[in-house]
Amino acid sequence: MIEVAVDTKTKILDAAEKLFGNKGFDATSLRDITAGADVNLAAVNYHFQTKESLIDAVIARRLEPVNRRRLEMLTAAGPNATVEQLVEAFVLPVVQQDISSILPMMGRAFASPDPFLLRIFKRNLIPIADRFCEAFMVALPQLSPEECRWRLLFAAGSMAQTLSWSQLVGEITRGVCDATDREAVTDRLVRFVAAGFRASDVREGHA
Amino acid sequence: MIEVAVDTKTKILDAAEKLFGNKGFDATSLRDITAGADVNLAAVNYHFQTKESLIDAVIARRLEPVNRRRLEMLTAAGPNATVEQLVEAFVLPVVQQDISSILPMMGRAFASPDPFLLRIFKRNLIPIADRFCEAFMVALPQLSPEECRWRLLFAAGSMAQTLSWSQLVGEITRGVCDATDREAVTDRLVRFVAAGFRASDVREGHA
DNA sequence: GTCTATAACGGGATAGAC
DNA sequence: GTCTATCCCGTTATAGAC
Repeated sequence: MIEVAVDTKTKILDAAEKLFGNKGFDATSLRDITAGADVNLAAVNYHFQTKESLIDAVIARRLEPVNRRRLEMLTAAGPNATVEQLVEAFVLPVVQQDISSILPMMGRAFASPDPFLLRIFKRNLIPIADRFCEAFMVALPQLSPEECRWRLLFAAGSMAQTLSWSQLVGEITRGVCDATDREAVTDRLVRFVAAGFRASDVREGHA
Repeated sequence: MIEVAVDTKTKILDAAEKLFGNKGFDATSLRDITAGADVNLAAVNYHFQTKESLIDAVIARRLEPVNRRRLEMLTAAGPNATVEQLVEAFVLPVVQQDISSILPMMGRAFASPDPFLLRIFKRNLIPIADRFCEAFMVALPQLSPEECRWRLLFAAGSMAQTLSWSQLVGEITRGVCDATDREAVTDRLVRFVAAGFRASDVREGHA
């Protein structure tokens, strides 16, 4: 493991990512970031102008490769893809980030009411959602387009919440669950979501 | 519809709830709240001491009846409850709030990294999760306790995210989905989650 | 490109009159 | 219980020397 010299811009992005992940965007001040990056306070404004564009840069740095990978996996799965393969193409690239500190941040950004964050997510996620809905409609032809969209939302919710809670699941579940084995968690998530997608489109009688 | 005089404390709670739901906790200042409630700035400190305990009060006012209703429905479903009945007991009381502005707020509070909000949720939700896990284990005896906990987390994630996005689904899905018919959305959500709970506990071979 | 110093502002909370 | 006025702090962002 060789530590190479990193430029100021990258040091800021790294520190910001970590802090945003741990404390959220609002609770993290530029002073926190520059202290963590061991750079001067003014450097962040020099390189990123405003806090908002710093947030944008932090998210884009991770989300763009994720979405590239998602589309790669979607294409690789081909037109006869199984539901599991599609769910994996949606979920795996997010979970397999090499920097785990980004995961809670991405999960949380999903849920933010901030119109600025909303713009970022609409820009980055709506095209992806379109592509995946098409693919799910092929794999599950009996699904209406509306139901398909809803299920993708539910799936994204499960994933996002799991990510944003990843550091807390032990505490929340009284130690029963452990999120450190990310592969196992992903496997559980994929199975849950795939089964949800396969649910009957009409309401079954119950009780 | 008769407007009765409300006391200052309730006016503050109502205004805070609305603003927290629309803008989030951080972005809402006490000045926003007192302006919206048409009360004096100092009144909030007089009645609630700090902003944090105001947040606590706002959440508790809605969450406590929800959890009471959840346990009622759980009890009413009895020991032979179906998976759908259990999921409904978990989801319906949240969705059927008479004040829709609270829904995004509750969904979002789920995802917050704030240790203060975390405390609130651990206090309010862990006992509920315990009770529901017991019930799901009865309805699905082949499920391991760990898998059961994970699935409850996934389910909570779907629900929370759906709530926090409820005002945006139209925009996000290019108009394909409409969240205003809450009953229909709940129905879709229950079906998705129940199917996820029923998924096989072991990984099937795929591709 | 990097630093120090500071401007300009908005926030939560409080003192004290009424 | 309710008000006005204010304190005090941390924040983002910038000006200007190096």
